[in-house]
Amino acid sequence: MKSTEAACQYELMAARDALEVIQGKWRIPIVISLTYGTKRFGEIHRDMPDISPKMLSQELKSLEENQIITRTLYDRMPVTVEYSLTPLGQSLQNLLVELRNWGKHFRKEIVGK
Amino acid sequence: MKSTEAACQYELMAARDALEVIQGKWRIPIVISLTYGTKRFGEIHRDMPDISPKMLSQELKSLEENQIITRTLYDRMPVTVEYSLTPLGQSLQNLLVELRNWGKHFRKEIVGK
DNA sequence: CCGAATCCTGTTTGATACTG
DNA sequence: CAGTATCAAACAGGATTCGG
Repeated sequence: MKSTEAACQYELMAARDALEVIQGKWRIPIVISLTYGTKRFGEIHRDMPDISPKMLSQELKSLEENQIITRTLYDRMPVTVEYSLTPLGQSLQNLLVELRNWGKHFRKEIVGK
Repeated sequence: MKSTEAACQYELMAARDALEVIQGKWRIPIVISLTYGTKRFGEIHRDMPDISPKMLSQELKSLEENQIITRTLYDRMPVTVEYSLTPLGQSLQNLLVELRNWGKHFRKEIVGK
């Protein structure tokens, strides 16, 4: 039992690391939106109209701090800001694919039954 | 652009379905704990001592409602309750593997730099 | 030992209006 | 366009107590 428990603890720790970064209602949807390329604030917002500007701003900042996305300011008129995935952000792809697959599976099994 | 946006919307919806079920601080850790086999309340609690009995109880109930786990009551003395993964819960494995992998990756890249 | 029930608190989230 | 400020609501989480 000892070794099983140790393995469990190790898995839990790795999962926690990941969850800390991508947890929340909006962070993953934002990353998915940026999967389709560099976007501006308003473009992301159009992909997910339910989020408030405040939350979007806040979550973008959090993702930037964790080096999942980059923020680029263009000093034009009007002001333009572009967001895009970093390599680390792109490394979330496998995880996102599995998440989407499971979501579809769940919908078939439960939601749509 | 139309087709790209439609694909994005579809991905977002699938991701939302999944997030609704597994989101939160404790649900995924609970599922990971049960990956190692059927366990009782106290055994799960020992895997993650930080969770309060209330939250553990609450989250177990939520997972049961979404048919991720089963709860079996044995009417012995003292009362025993066992939790285990359903097939649907086991279908989370690929996702959990990716989550753990990314967590390790993130730690190497950022946390441990 | 395995929880349920209650109460309480702080953080998260959100609606709305406003600014450079 | 890309946010910030403000205020309110919702929720996560903890402490404690109780019962089979």
